[in-house]
Amino acid sequence: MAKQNTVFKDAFNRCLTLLSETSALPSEPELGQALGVSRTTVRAILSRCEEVKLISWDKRQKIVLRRPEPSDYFPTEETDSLAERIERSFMRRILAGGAEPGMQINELELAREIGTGTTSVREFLIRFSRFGLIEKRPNSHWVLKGFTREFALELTEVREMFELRSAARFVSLPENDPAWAELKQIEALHRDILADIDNRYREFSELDERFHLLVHKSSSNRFIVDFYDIIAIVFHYHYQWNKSNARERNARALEEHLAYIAALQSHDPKQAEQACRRHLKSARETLLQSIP
Amino acid sequence: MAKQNTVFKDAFNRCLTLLSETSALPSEPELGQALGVSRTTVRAILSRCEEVKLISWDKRQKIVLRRPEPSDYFPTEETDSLAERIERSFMRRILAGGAEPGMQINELELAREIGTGTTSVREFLIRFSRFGLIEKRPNSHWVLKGFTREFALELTEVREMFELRSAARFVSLPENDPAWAELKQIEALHRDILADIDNRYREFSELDERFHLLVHKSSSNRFIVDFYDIIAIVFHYHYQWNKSNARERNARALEEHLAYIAALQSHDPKQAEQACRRHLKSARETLLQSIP
DNA sequence: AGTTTGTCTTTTATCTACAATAGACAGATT
DNA sequence: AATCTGTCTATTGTAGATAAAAGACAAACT
Repeated sequence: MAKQNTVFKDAFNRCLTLLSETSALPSEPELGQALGVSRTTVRAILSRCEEVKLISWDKRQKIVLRRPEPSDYFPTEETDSLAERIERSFMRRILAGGAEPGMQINELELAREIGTGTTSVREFLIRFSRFGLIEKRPNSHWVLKGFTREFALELTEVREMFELRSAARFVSLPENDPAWAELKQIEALHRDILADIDNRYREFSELDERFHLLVHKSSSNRFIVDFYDIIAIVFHYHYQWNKSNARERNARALEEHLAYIAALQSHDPKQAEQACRRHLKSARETLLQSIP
Repeated sequence: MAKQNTVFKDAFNRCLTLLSETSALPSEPELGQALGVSRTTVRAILSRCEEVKLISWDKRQKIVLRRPEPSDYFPTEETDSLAERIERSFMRRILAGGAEPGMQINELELAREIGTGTTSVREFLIRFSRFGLIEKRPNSHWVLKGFTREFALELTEVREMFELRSAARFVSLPENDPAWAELKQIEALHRDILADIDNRYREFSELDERFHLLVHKSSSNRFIVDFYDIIAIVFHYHYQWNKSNARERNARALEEHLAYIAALQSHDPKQAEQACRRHLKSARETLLQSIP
């Protein structure tokens, strides 16, 4: 196989969803826009839709013949891009599995285990190396530096610098900046989740990322914004395999966020800094607690 | 060709230098250690040395037969790794050539131009993307973000945060930390160069990198240290193709460094911060001046 | 006049293959 | 006993090939 057709499969599935809500499909460019793919892929999707008698297709006429059934969809395993699959396998190994710092990482072995070619694994490792968890010995293997206490401390040190700077920028954003509206929305979501915390505490993770990313973005600095990727991926995977006390932990963080949000909305740099520091401090403690 | 044998050629050249100073070569493992390559490569080198009658080789006996001549060396173009060649070509295009922000970057075209396969170019671009100068559109081309004024401002903003933090750490390093000795050496080199500035001002660039890296390293934070790569590469290439006023610029920076070094040696955080700020400010101004 | 479609070309993502390099192990040597 | 060499195996770095996806352009349509 040269290239996985996951883009096609994923877009096809999303097209089925669109298709279940109308009686006719729009033009090819419009559909491409809606699905985020090129016309080439749109046409492949339409061909397939025609083949399985979901639509009749003649030039501009794309009439829906029947509602899509579950069996029409491609299974989700087939719609994930290779890069996503590699990332998940790899993160599971190093965060969940007992991967010791100093361990060697073998491209070939990883590739075999995941069932892909070495090229993709290699490219993933190169991309991943910027997260500071692995390091390359040229002409030889990669070395796992491990998700250690030092790693967490170094990560949070930079995070704190960046977020304090971003928060300071945030309070001085002009009143009409879209960030304020987004902040309002995020605030409302916080209240919603807190009101039904027992059932919805799992939604925190995603909201957390959205909130902090918004703050970081107000720095208008690509290095600060890019760095947030590292934080996000670490927290994402780390908590995914580390669910002890999730409910309480999240409830507490939500409260802190609300205080932090209020401080930002006050436009007072001093207050913002204080609230930011308080939250970052407890976030760091929580992270460190969960590392042996 | 599957793999360039640049490691071999480069190590061979370095071996010739060793060889010109002794009458017999040490054991294979020792030689490997000295040249930083595996025994496999050492044996390839020895084989070749024997072939061109530089040495006689029988098991442990490796007797030098004659001094190496210039013609024994591999030409330097052949000893650079592919990655280095790609980096140089690419940086020339985007920093020296009139590359407009927003321009598309084509893997295939780049590969053809440099004369390599696409894989290597691709991997280079992935590695390079962490410098924030290019960005990938998935399933499509890369986009050049350009070496613009904003880029320089964002870069220096983070640099200043990191270096101030590192300088603050530096002054509190224990007296026996090797950094102090290294700092002394660097200071001496500054004085040497300043004493003969007209002839030696070109040496500043390398010394600058060495000095700032030393400061950043005292942060003991991998993210801060890694970030210095970006600064180093930008300054390295930028000044390489931008030599106006190099002499004066470097002389001024050397003076500032000396003040900065003295401040670090005073162990006084306040003084260090001041000197650091002063130098970073003028470094930023110099960088910005040279961007249209 | 502006879209839309049909067709064609180019580029990317990924696999496979192979030489260069690293690395392991047992027997030889000091 | 420790180190070195000969030999063999495994892994990395790079090229080349190919299907998937993007994108260009002119003719067809509203």
